[in-house]
Amino acid sequence: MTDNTKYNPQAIEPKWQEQWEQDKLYRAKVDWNKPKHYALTMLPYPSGDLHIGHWFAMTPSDARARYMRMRGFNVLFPMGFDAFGLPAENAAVQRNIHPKKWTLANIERMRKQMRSMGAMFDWEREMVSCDPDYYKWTEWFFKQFYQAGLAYRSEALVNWSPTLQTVLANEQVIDGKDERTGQPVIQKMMTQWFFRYTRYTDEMLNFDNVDWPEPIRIMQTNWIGRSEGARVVFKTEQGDPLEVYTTRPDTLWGATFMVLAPEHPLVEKVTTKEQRKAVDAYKEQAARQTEIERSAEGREKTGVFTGGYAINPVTNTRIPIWIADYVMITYGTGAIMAVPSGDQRDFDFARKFGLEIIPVVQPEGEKFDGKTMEVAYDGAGIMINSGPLNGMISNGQKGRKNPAVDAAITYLEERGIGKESVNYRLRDWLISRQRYWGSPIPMVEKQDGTFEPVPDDQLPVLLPDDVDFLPTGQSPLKLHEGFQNTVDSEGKPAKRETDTMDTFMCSSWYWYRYLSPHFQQGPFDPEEAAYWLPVDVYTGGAEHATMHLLYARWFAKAMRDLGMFEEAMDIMKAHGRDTDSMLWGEPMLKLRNQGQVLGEERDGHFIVASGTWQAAKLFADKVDVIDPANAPAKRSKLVVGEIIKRTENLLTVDIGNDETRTVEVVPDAVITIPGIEGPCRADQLKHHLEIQRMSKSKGNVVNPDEWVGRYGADSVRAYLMFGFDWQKGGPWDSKGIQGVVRWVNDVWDIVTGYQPPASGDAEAERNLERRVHQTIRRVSEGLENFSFNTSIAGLMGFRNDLKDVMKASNVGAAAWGEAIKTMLKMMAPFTPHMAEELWAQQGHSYSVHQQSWPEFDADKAAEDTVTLVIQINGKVRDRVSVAADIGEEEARTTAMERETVQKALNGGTAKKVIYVPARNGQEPKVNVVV
RNA sequence: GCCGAUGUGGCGCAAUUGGCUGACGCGAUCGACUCAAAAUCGAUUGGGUGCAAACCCUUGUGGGUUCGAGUCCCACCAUCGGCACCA
Repeated sequence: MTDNTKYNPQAIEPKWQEQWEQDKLYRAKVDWNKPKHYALTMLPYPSGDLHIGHWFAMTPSDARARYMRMRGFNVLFPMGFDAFGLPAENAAVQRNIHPKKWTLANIERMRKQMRSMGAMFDWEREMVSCDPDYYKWTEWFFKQFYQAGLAYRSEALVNWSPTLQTVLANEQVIDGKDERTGQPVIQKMMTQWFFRYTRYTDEMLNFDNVDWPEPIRIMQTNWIGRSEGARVVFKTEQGDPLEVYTTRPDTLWGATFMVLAPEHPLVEKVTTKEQRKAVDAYKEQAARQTEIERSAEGREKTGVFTGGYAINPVTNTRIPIWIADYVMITYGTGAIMAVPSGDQRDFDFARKFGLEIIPVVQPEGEKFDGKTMEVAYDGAGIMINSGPLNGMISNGQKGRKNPAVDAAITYLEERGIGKESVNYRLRDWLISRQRYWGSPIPMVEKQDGTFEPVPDDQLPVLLPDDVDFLPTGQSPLKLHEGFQNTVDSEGKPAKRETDTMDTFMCSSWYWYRYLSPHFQQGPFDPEEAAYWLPVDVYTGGAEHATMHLLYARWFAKAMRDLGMFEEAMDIMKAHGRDTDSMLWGEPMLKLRNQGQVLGEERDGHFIVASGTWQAAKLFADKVDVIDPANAPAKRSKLVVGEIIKRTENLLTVDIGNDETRTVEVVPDAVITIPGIEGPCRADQLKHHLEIQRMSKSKGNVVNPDEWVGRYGADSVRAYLMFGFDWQKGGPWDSKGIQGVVRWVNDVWDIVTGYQPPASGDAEAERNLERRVHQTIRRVSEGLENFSFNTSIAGLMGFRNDLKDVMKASNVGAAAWGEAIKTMLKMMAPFTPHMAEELWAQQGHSYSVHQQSWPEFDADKAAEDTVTLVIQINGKVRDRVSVAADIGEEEARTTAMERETVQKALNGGTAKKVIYVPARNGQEPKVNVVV
């Protein structure tokens, strides 16, 4: 027989989940009479199993959404799946499962797991990005952008495996080799589809209308990387114009050579016969490196002279043209003028290859000489060796604010050899992927090589299911005749585009689809959009700072400019709502990022192994796991220490003093592990786990289902919110969860197992009321600020107060009941099932989640007395309890009269007495400076 | 390499605008209950000196600003996230 009076989450949680679903408690419907709140949390990729990281991201977001709902908002909190992507294709190649089957099975599984969270997701709004109903509109967006001139075709570098004849993702390339086969990978130019991401650079630099974390804004700002300077046209000796971008046109007179990216189109033409071989070899070598490797500033400069020359347009001198991998084809014009005296990279390059260095900016009091300079100088100074600019000030500032830059630009523009220019680090968005499992690009290539979009009534272009996966990873669409062969608008044979879209494209508009996932006339229903948009708060990982979150903003701006929100805005206006937030083109008004839950640290088994030695390796036929305290003193021929790594039967053992030994456990070895009966297997030996990201291969993955099974979803939710700084994350601690388990059980026992007296002591009741309101303040503030841990700490503190009250038994039933009622409402966002169960048991009307949030009353929270903190020279030396409404004069007098202060003054007078008034619940302070 | 963040007891963390460092927990130690263990309950718990009162030290390191610094400034160290085809 089970004890019905004990907290039993396994019975309560499924019961309420079912009830809520039946009652459509979380169905979010448009209601113009209520203020709306669109709470969005990043949708998961269906990798297979719901991870503790998903819980960490989603359940606190859910708690906050629930809080907003109790605050009176009509809350939309949807969920879906970002279902296209590489892992599904890898599964197909490696395990012969169709990506669709694999993905849909994973989604099914994760949906079930997600229900156990007890989150208020409105499942009727679910979207799945690999569903044709969804990607029809992803394709439609592509087409809209194409027709508006926001999509175009151009060349870009890709990771190309010559052996596999396929394109690889960055994550598939390790140290310039394919991670699967170890075959070399090169950088190759291919024609691909792009979005004019750079169209909105300046607008995306503006964050005036959003509440986003400062670090994210800084990262996006740097990612966009606006710089002011000039474009200058040099000429090669053959007469070809060679344009460069520079932020320092004032230093043009010091440009003693040029450097082109190895991929630059003019390289071919300027290279002389003598240099051809060296140039080709260098190009090949550069193609083997990624951009990150190439841009590492500290590394030795490499490069090759092309044999060609250009003319410096201001000095008319002949300067050599080199190629070097520190110049990127993707930035600026892919060519630079090198001013070694002013740029450290150019300086290093010049020194290495014996190129001329001409100082052009010289700080006052210095005398630079190109032959003796030791480092480049990029600070402020006076112009020298610069013809018309000589004697001018270069003040170190960017753009026209710098007089020398200003004069240089004017000079260039007057002569038509250059012009002022703003450059961005941001590149256009390459959306083509040479993969199968993605949204098709709805374009066909006509016989003449031009492209035209697929007509709307033929959307979506469906991904064919009958495809073959080659072990090379080549896109099956390339081999699928039936998919490729089609006709153009004139009925002539044409070829379908076989590239698919970047999955970031799918995730750049999903929150619009949630509004009306089954809407047929467009990507979203304007009626729904008018009410719910924009997203009020978006939660997710900070790792999306520069990509997803920037794409999302681009989409919103492009959609606005293509008039996609016009209808919704008309409806908004009709309801008297301001449309400014739509005109900003900002998809999410508030953004907050959570950190990551890392794996738990675990000690490895401490072992004594014996056997035979062979080439510094012990082949052990006996391994005993022991307590380190009992380690044998004599260790010759033995290996004694903690297992830090185990691969199959191969152990790496830490024997102390930073030394390790390798032990191979022979097949029939005798292994004993305390607590495990009989002979053990080598794979039962545990190795040390460090705190690091969870991954299957490291064996440190925390499975939420297991913990839900043990303690219930409410405890797992509460622990994730209590045990971490949400914005920071941290290692999982399987012991730490005990704290919330005890709390939840305590609350259960307090609410169900105590009979208060009919009437109580007035002062005790006043004290309880005070604590109730102090708790309301703490819990509310925590939820507002995403400091879930302090909210729960407040509730735990309140639990402690209630236990004290129970012991004293001096609070009457009415006051007690009121306190319990308020507490249950406050617990509802964190432990929704238990709060609902206890709410029902207390006889209150269903549902606790439809109650309004308790109102905070500052008067009721106020203390009668406070501690006056007395400092001497800033150090706390004394405390005294005083009335809470103590004034400044009285506080000063009280402090000065204290013995501690008198002693410190030692008959003298204080130099200064500083009074710090009480504010925001802090104590007043007096600091006496002796 | 570049961009961004973080660093406080044995551990997770808290500290609102520059104003009592360590709330709330985990763990640990001692005690109660128990034949015993678990659970639960009570007490202690940053380090040091001291019988005690009390005093000194302590927020990654080194400087600085201030009556007062975990918080602001400068330099450095360590760790984590991102770097455009992972999502």
